[in-house]
Amino acid sequence: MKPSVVTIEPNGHFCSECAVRGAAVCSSLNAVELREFEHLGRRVHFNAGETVFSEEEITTSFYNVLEGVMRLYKLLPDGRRQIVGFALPGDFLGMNLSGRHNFSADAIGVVTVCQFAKAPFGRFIEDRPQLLKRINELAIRELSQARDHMVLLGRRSADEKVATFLLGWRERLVTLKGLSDTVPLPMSRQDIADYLGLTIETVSRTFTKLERHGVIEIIHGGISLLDPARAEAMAAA
Amino acid sequence: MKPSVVTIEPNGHFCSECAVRGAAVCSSLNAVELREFEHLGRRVHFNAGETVFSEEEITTSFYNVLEGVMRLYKLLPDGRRQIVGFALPGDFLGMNLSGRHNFSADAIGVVTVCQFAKAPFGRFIEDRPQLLKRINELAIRELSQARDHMVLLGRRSADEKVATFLLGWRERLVTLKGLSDTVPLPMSRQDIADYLGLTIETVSRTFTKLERHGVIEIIHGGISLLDPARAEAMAAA
DNA sequence: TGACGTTTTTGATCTCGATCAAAGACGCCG
DNA sequence: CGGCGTCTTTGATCGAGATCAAAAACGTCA
Repeated sequence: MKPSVVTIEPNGHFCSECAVRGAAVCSSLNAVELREFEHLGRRVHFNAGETVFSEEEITTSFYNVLEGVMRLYKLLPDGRRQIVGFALPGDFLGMNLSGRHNFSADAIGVVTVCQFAKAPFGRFIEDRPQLLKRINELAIRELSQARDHMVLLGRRSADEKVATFLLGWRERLVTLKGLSDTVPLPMSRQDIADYLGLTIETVSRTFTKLERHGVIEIIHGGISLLDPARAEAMAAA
Repeated sequence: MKPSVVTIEPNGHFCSECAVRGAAVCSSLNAVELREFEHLGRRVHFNAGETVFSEEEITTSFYNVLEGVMRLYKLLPDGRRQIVGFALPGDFLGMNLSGRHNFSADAIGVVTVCQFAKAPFGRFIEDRPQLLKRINELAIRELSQARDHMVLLGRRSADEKVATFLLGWRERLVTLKGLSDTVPLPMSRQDIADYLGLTIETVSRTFTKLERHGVIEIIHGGISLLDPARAEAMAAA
């Protein structure tokens, strides 16, 4: 939303001790390659609400999310918004044809990314097919998620959408931080609504309904999943 | 829908004279590679309604569509269906992680595909990074289309959905067969509904409405686009 | 602490698209 | 040509979720 007033760290970081070392694109590189790779990326910080890149911008960089959460979205000319995904640490952004991102990305809360200039990154990939293969894997996984989300948007009820979202979000955090029934929700109700193809009121009402039925408890900055089994049942239809 | 009673042509086809030579994955191969590639694929025919592969099946093949139209879809346990796309000649199917297709594919009308066994195809790619790069390009293009479709499913009205679909479908046929205001629609109204996240009745009513307003004419097996500008305006909102 | 802007929740009402129902239109085969 | 199954269109009604409106909760900063 605000103009990007970013902080670029001069340097002094090492891929080998990077938090997302195992999960990200770089997992396909060996120790020697990693040393070289190190010089390509810069750590960049964004504050809450800042835009990392936007839809019609020419792509000049790729991004690897290191910490924080981002919302990825597209806008219609009249302002309607569809959030196409949330990015978490380890996610890789910026792949595109046509030289333009085809979605925008905002920081939700504080975000750190590892930014790569397009050209040198492209050259680095050139003779490292296993890195390309890794990127391909990530693209295919995203494609699969995108198709799942189409089913949700096109064919599921509001209750199913919300239950599916909560379980899916929890699942992502599980692989990131380990299992917990406390599910932080850093994004706003409006973000959730725009992700699920609903209005903010419907999301809010559905949360309250889930709480009344003892499925969740609404806590500060998130929810607590009291009855995962019932949530699962609601999500499956 | 029916069990796959397919016809496999013994052989006698050449990539170099293939109809989709320019558009498909194989566009990244030179003449020498193409000769080798030829031995990997088999032409396989499917009749209307036959299933080429389905969702939970282990992937054993990749497919290159040569002629005809396919519907790609996912089913919910209770039978609700979301069509995630239509495949046309030149489209490449079968990329996946986890070893399973994550959607099903039926022939709409008669279909011919070029089928590749997974293992030899994988080996062939191994030392041809430009083929991998081409596959990556296709995946990224699909991802972009998937995100556009999410916007449609989550944030557009029935009128907008139908208008957007007609224009988008026409656009795809343009790149395949050249420009024409006559737009064949080989898929059923139910297919269109399941693609747009609507019911068959709403699709039918919207078609009639567009016809009443002089935007289209409903003809046998398709529509005729009488007023592209107005259709465009409806699609953009 | 309290005033103010923002976000979330709750309530009342409306509407678009779904559902239910039936009539046409079309294709296929005897 | 006529009978039958399937697909499409049209009509009548319903309801999930949107919209409009206001209250409540929360965060921030003087």
